[in-house]
Amino acid sequence: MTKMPTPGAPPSPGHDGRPGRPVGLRDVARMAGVSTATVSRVLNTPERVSATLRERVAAASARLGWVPDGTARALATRRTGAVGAVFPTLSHGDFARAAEALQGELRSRGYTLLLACSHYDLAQEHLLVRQFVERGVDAVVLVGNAHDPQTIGLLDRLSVPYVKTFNYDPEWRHHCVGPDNRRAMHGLTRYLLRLGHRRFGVIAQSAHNNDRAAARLQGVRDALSEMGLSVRPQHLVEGRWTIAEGRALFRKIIEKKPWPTAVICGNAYLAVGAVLEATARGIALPGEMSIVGYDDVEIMQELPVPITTLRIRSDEVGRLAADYVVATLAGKQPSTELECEVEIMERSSSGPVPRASRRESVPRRAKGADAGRR
Amino acid sequence: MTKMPTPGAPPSPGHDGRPGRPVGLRDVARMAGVSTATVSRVLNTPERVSATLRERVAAASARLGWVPDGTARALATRRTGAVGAVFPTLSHGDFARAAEALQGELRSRGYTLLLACSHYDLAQEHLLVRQFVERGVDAVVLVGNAHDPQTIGLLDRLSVPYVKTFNYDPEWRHHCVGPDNRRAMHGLTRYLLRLGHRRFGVIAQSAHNNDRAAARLQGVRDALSEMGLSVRPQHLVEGRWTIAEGRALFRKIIEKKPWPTAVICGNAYLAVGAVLEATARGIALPGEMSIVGYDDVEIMQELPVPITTLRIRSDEVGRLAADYVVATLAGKQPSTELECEVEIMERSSSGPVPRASRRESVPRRAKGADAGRR
DNA sequence: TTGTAAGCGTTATCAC
DNA sequence: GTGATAACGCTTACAA
Repeated sequence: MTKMPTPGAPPSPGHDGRPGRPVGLRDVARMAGVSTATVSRVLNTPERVSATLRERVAAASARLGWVPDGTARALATRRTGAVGAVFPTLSHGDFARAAEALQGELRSRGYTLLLACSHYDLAQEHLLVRQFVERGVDAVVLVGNAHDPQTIGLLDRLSVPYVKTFNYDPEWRHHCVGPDNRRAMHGLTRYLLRLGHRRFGVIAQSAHNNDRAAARLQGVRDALSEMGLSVRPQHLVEGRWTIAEGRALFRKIIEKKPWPTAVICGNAYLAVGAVLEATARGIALPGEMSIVGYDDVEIMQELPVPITTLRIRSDEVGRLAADYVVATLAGKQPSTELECEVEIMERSSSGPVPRASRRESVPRRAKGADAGRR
Repeated sequence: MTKMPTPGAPPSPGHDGRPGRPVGLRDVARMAGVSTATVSRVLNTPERVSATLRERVAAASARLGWVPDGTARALATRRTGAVGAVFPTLSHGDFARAAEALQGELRSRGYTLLLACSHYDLAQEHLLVRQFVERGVDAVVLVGNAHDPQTIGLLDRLSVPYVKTFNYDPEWRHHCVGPDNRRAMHGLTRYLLRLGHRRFGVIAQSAHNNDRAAARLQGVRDALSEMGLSVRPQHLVEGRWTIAEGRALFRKIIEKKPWPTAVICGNAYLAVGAVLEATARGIALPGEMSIVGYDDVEIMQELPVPITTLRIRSDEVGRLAADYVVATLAGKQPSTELECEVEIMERSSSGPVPRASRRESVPRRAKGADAGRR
């Protein structure tokens, strides 16, 4: 129960080892021969305290090893300097990176991060946010745009600033930061269309309580329908986000011919699984088929067939989120950059549509400059 | 500055939208026609309140949408219900999983997690711990056994319970939870010795401020020296923990012959890199060489040559850590299971020493039942 | 510049 | 079982 160094030592000794109450601001004040207000000022507005007293206080504080009590300060100032964030999970590399960057940025601005995972459960998320609010967080960071109305209601009612991340939506503006999932996938799909692909497969991440996944799928659909195309039902499969799942779903897609000439995966792990399964089956990439993913993880560029994918700077998302809430708390305008750049990392897993498929895969003449056979 | 729904709404309206102060316990008490003490009791010790009042209070509370103020409660009770954790990073899969599990377990016990990353910097870690302590965390979770003495001193002086994780050391006992890195690597090395390997390469993770990495290396060394063996200097390389780094370091090891017959990697990503580089160079695994890693990540079992490695249940580490601090806070004895099981996942990247190396690689007759040539 | 004293919103110790 | 009321440790007008 007690810890190592001072085996029998009860609660909190002062610097002299006396068992008395923990040292507080009053003790420092007494020792420095000043009022409590002055000690407080030394901490918060040192410039308003004479150098002499400032030093006396600092000395006393150091000598007593005083650690200011944040809860008392929070009660008095009505702000905790804490920000709560709810992520779906941390097992997903991009969320982990974003969380790390968020924490780093918050800390450099004097804030502390409270972190929790909702496991893609909005009810759970609501509970967590509520818990955060009770703990007095100054702001909240959420992932995605889909939330329990009560959650948003609570935040609004209590005037707790919040920001939605990882799914920038032009409609919402100044309330969310991150990549525009739909637009990103739209671009990736157009890239494949430019390569001549017309028959697409999609290994989507389950859109259950995941508006980012839904937006990505929508991006694919939009790009295709602009060309009068769509994904055949048997070529649209969906699952979670493991490599194993990517393999299994890819198998499902190639169950019977004709195969799609391009397979778009909803996230990095699904893409890795798909590529691994394809190469294991001797399917030539990109000779016979193209496979692309969303989000970039290191393994994708190290595999025998490096995978074309969208690079999202998730650490940037974390930083932007921190910037947003901190600015809001300071009453300032957040940085105008709320949307994150995404970049197509073109690698060997994608290429021009296979010769054999050229003719048969163009159902109707498509409009647009880049639609023809080149 | 204000948020969406009620554009011009100042701070905190009651349920009626009046701009007044946020609703507090007193308001609930007044509306329910009871004393503040009773409202508090309904929250904390409902069984000591008559059903009638309990319901009246609950009703009033709900009607006013009261959210208890945690900071005030913390000040009064002298406990925040928060636990601070400092991880080196979250980009490493195992830390991310541990953090997630830690948070989940803490939450189920009513605690909230404050999370921060030290980036393998002990000074930084100290600052973070200090910040946590000021914020009034009830306990702290640290990674590894190596820390700034001041950090531990601070925790001890303020009687803040803490646990060290990810490097169980029998010496420390009841103060750390996790796998025994040294012993785990010792076991893995012995496994390779049993397969007949005598010439080893090591791609170690940098041991700078990383006692886990150091312990792992020590485990290898111990196992070898028990057989009168050691790692040749040119076969011992060290770096961070990316796949690219694993590739580069592997290249260094095979710069000139004779090659080691077995290469032990200090973590999962280094192992993935080594295996990828080896196969890219046409080195047959395990025909010509064996490669093993520490820690198991999904990609390891999905690669064309699945990688033998040690499986550490990092989520278990997180859970154990939560269990430890919560039990300590409750004045109980923590679960007796502080050490985490590790398991050798034997896969295709390792096997018996190549025939060609059998003779030359046994420098002196080794002792032990499993040392001979089978 | 410095000090006095009134909160901040709970909990906890008493009596009743 | 219920109600006054004094803490809890700090900040912050307001005075001096």
